[in-house]
Amino acid sequence: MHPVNADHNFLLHHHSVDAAPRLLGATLRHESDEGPVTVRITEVEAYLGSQTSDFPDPGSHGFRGKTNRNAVMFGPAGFLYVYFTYGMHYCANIVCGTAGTSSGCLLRAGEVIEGRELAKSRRAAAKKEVELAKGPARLTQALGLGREHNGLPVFESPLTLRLADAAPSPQHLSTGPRVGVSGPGGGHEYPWRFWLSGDKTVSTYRPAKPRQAPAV
DNA sequence: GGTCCGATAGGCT
DNA sequence: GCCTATCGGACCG
Repeated sequence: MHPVNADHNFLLHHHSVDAAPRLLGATLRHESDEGPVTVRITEVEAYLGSQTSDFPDPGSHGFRGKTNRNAVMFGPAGFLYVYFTYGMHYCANIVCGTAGTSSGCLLRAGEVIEGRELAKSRRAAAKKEVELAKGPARLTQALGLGREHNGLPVFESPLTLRLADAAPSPQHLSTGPRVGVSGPGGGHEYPWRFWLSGDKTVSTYRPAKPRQAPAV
């Protein structure tokens, strides 16, 4: 596939774990009928998952192969994978890598830097400005993203993704285990989650709920 | 500040 | 049937 710009080219040639640091400090803009909202990304989580990846990743939606739901992740980089979860929330991933791999970065949190009033109206429950996009489902809500945005290109209207010029310096980059994934692939064995050190908009870490009570 | 829990629907075994 | 890449409100300190 022909890349539309340098950022697209970068995503096509890197899988999610390598692309994740360049998504920190990146901006994603969505211009809806209601107006534009832009989020500066402060926290992401990498997912690999398909059998074509270097590491097995049972935590990924793509781990068991391509289905109707996760098909977008198996396509080339530069598209949005939006899925519905917990019966009420949407989460968004930036698809990374080449077609045939199911590599993607879940957008976990960000800072609203354009369209604050619109974001606030979409996020009535948010008490403070840092809560507008603090969490993956909150971020999609602030941006006004839903089922209809699954599979849309992130470098074409109504979406505009701009990567950071460079990965954060080690001083500003933190990594850790996954949020909300239990069992193998939960990620204590690998740093899947990346965030900007000390940023107030990063979601508060909650360990995954164990599948069964720990043996005494 | 932390921690518990209900809501609610779709995917997958 | 069971689990989920979550959130927000209730409650406790």
